[in-house]
Amino acid sequence: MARVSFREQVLQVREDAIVASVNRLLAEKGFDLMTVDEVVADVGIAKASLYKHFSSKEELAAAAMVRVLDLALAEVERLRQQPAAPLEQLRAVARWTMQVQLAGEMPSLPSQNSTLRAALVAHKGYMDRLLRLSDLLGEWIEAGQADGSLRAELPPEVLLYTLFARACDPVLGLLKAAGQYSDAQIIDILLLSCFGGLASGQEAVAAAGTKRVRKA
Amino acid sequence: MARVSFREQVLQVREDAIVASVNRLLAEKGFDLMTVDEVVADVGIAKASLYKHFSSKEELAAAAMVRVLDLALAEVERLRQQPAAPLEQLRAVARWTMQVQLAGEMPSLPSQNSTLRAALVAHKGYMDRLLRLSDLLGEWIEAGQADGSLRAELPPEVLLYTLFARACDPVLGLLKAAGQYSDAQIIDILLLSCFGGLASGQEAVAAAGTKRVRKA
DNA sequence: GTCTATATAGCGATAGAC
DNA sequence: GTCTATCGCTATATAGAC
Repeated sequence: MARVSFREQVLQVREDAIVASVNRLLAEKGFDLMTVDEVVADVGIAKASLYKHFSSKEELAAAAMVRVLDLALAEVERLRQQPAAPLEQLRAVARWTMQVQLAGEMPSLPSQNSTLRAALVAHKGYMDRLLRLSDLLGEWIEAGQADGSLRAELPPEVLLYTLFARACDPVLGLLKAAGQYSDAQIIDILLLSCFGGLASGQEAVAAAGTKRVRKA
Repeated sequence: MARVSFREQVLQVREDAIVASVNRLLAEKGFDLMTVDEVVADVGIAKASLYKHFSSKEELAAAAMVRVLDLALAEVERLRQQPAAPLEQLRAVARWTMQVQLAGEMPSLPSQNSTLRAALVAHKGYMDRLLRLSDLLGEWIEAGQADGSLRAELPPEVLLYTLFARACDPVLGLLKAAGQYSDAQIIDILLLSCFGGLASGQEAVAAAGTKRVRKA
């Protein structure tokens, strides 16, 4: 490992503080409502200093996403150490994302902001991690569909997209705001509705049978 | 019914055009990225004219939400005419919301924007319709849980919140963008994953049995 | 009520001294 | 690299003539 000077360490610590603030503000207010002034006020530095580290607001968001993707990848790697059924692994990942969300540390980016999207797809560090995470989850998804524990009628990408979407599902925030459930209860509820569906067992299967393609 | 002058009709038509534009722009870009300048450019009027009809950007969003809530209420009333099982009624409502979403006419408001939220809860027309719709859906939810077609383990509010959330689920946009599924296929896929869950039948029931409350 | 023109404010980003 | 001070732009909202 290359030796890093004390000065570089200080800079690294400052960057970590910036990204941590951005992460929290993204989780709290979202990208569009988060202002760079808030970030620098939270970190306690001048705006110009921040722009020496990150060249744009989009770069800030990308850094926060890289951070959370690294955490997710670490969690997935940890789960891979302990053998379990694919469905259980995916459920554990979903549980982890909900815990992060409950902790107020899940940055949620608007899918509609095109300039942000462009910056993200152009960001190599972000895309690498996103694709790697998708690959790892994809293995479990395929295995789960092969062993019959996951619905084979659903395209694998749908399962993947749904897991990502549930990582920032607004239903969690509504339940949290309602205030009548513990964090553990919220997670159990959301895991059940996500993997088990809203309908009860027999009805759900019947629903799959009555599936019908109609012209839109 | 009170007689309305020709002049009032013209104004009403103009307001309808404004709300229709707002509705489409909200569905396309979201509240934060939608600008009033875009709205007036789309309608073809001056900005000051728009502000004679609506006193703020939040009022515009509220008007669009009132419009779509009226459409939803009309759809629910229509469904109530033709008797069907509660689960099927809710599935039909969810299908309808997805069709609106696919048509690019589902305004999605950010749950994080506090000033917008404050304006909405203070908006009587919006709140009345929202509560009425919640009540109507709540009847079906309770009936479905009573007859065993909907999961009784899930609190009724969770079912309600989930239906609202799926009305603007980003997964639909991702599938649409992927371009390899027809609109009808997308709807069938999302209905199955929403009501049936990601796991296949037996596994989902087993998951409910292994539910456990842990400290967060 | 509708228009043109403008007020006002907040934002992302930068200049330049140190 | 960090700071203060500011630019340049865009946004919401309004004034005032017609």
